[in-house]
Amino acid sequence: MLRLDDYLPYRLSVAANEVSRLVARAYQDQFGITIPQWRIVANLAEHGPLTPLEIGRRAVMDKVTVSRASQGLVRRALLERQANGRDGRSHVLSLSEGGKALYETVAPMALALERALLDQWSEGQIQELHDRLRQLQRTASVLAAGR
Amino acid sequence: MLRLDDYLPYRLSVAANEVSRLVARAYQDQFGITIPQWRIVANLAEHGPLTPLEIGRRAVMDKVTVSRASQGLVRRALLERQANGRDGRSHVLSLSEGGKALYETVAPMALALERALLDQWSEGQIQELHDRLRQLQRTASVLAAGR
DNA sequence: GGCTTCTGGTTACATTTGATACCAACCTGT
DNA sequence: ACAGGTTGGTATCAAATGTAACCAGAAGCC
Repeated sequence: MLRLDDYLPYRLSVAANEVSRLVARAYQDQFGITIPQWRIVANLAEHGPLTPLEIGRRAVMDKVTVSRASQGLVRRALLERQANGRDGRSHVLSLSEGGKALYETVAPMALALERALLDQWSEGQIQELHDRLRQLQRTASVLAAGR
Repeated sequence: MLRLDDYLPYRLSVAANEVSRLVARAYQDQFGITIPQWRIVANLAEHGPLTPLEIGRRAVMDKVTVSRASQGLVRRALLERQANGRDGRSHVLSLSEGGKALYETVAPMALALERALLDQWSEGQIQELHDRLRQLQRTASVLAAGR
């Protein structure tokens, strides 16, 4: 018998929606950036200059999303584009000074938000949730592929 | 230090996206219904006739979403609308014979999908994940409220 | 070298989604 | 009973998202 309340895809979707909504509003209201934009900035801050394709792979966004999000950032001079020597179609994105400053401002706030969400959770519980979510994601993508 | 890969809102969003995508395609391809529509059908099957407002409360959808989704279902004669005696603004939705039949077809498939996703998980793990997601959702909505 | 095929990235289009405005019916106080 | 405010539901508008078409450059093949 199916009970929607105990149906995992439903539970997952509702929880993720609520959390995303919270985070998105914080980024938007305080810094005027979207979640995809933030993901780009965070990836560049973590890993240095990357091509759009690499960013997409790392942050699980398709190339259209990356293209759109990066346009906004370039326009605001938070990102710089350099030609990609190896491949004339592509280019390399990196953080400008402003972009780095943005990252330095947003990151602590993002961490604080996460802490607020996970208040009173143990290290083990958090780790476990991460593992489960990762596993779920992998299983889903495998199932989606084989059809 | 922030690492996107270990950032919970990110993990959660990516996992939920992947799963939702999988489920939505299954519903869409095989039965031509969207997830909000399915949620309405499932709720009516579980709890009997309800008003749009009650459906929205139970399934965590805002009233606009419910309104739109139910229109499609009514058009396809999967749902029936009766006047609400108590309140002239409102109405009561219930499943037609066709709607019930749809539910009987979709429900097993939905459960099979869930089983495929949770293959090899223990009862306890599943239960725990549910609890954590519920908790996360509540915390997020509390945080969203107080701002 | 010239042809086809493939791939990174952008653009354009269609659909979904959310926020707001709106309408009608209800409720409250007087 | 009726004026002011609230609530259920729908319609409207703008923004976000996904899909498919598109374009250049790259790679493979003969």
